[in-house]
Amino acid sequence: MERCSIRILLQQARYVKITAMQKNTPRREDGLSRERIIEESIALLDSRGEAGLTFRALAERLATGTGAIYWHISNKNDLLTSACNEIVTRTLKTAAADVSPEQAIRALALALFDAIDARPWLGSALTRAPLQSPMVNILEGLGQQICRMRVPMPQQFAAASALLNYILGVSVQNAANAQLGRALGGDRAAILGQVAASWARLDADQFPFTRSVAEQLLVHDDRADFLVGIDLILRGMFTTQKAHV
Amino acid sequence: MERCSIRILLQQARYVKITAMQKNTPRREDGLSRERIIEESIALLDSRGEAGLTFRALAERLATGTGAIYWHISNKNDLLTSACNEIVTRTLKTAAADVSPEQAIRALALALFDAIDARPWLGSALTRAPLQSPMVNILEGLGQQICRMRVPMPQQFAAASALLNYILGVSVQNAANAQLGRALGGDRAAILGQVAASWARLDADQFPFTRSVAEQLLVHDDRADFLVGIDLILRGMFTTQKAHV
DNA sequence: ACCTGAACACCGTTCAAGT
DNA sequence: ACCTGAACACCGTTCAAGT
Repeated sequence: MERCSIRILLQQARYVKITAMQKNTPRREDGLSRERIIEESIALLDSRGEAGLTFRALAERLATGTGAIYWHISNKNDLLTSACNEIVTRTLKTAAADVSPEQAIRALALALFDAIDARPWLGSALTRAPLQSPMVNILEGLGQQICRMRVPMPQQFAAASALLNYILGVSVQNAANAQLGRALGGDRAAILGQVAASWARLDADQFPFTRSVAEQLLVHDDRADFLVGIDLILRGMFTTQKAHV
Repeated sequence: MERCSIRILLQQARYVKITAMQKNTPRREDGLSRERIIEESIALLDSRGEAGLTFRALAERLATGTGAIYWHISNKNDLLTSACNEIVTRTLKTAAADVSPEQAIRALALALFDAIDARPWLGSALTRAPLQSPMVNILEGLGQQICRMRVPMPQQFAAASALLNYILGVSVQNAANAQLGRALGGDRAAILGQVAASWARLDADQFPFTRSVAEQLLVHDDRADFLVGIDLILRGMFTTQKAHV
């Protein structure tokens, strides 16, 4: 269903600041296609971020008019979801391995974590496309491993969606943090240091916990903590499940 | 720090479709204030959704010009984060109770789940404001309960952020689903039915798991599954934690 | 069938000018 | 000090007109 031969050409962002009236963009000879559009969208998202994906910028890169894109893609949401699905599909393919189900789930989770970390736009695209193809692909990947575990059938769906939601939630949050760091100066350690310092300065009566863990923020490894959470959920699956409240 | 006496007047969306040149909006007598702006922003977000929060719409509601808002608020992101923080603070206040730490965490988690479900804009606002005041407030609420449990000090931060991320991740996802339903027709059951049907129609070789859980999607209770996940994490906290991989 | 690009109806943000 | 609202530089989307 998805072509795997697509190569993304991560081009350097062009320096050219085109003034309003300039329109010497050359016409391209080969026709447009959904694939080419999505490919170029990914390149644009990677190089200029989520705000950089614009029908005008995309049209320029593809050397056509903005209207042409609408012949192949229904709207911007479609564009974003398709780009997202393309990356998710590739990522899942990478993580496939014939190890124990727990190991496979960890590998899959980490692959997604890293993919979302590398492309912050992936996270919000996933969140904005609930129950659609990207999500279904991830659910399937997780579910196949859950089937190999001792999870009883009636709880398989809950287990899979708990994992799915945890993975997406943590990864998106982590990516947002990383993006914040990039936006503010680039030095991740310096940003964390500032945040930790501001936490330590919080009101002692109102924020005792946050103050006390300020240092842990500095030494804490996002990826490691992410895996700890995965293991918590995996371990919990083996315990008898009964409803509380 | 936050005023708790603010009352949100959920006004009916006005029918008035003001044409471009019409400008008979009356001036208001009492001065603007950050509080009034945030209050009105929340009302706008609640009644018209995330896309409905616009400086022009807000100015109209406040009976001023768009520029006036910038005297009290630095930009749209500030506006959204402040509105978010206001709701989070109120929600946490509601969930406070003197029960066991596990019960308190469940209550807090459910309160947030319901708040985000009721206001889908909350989720994306939270995701977009990492490490800022709304998040810190939640972290503190969770952390105080974690301190009361047997979680050893060096793992407190990881436990709190695992919970935080799970809660936000699942709630945001659930809210996105609910919003999808509202956008498509309003009948949640009908939407889920359609999705389940499309899952059952998936390729048997490529999507064995998703096909097999299609029916579970129909009978599954989002809130209950959410709590199961919380319990998985809580239960996991009591087990010895050792790093895998 | 596919592409073009001007036009439309919006945005957030700024800023000279007012009180 | 605080407010006004036109102006600027953008958006996504549509659609008559071209090939």
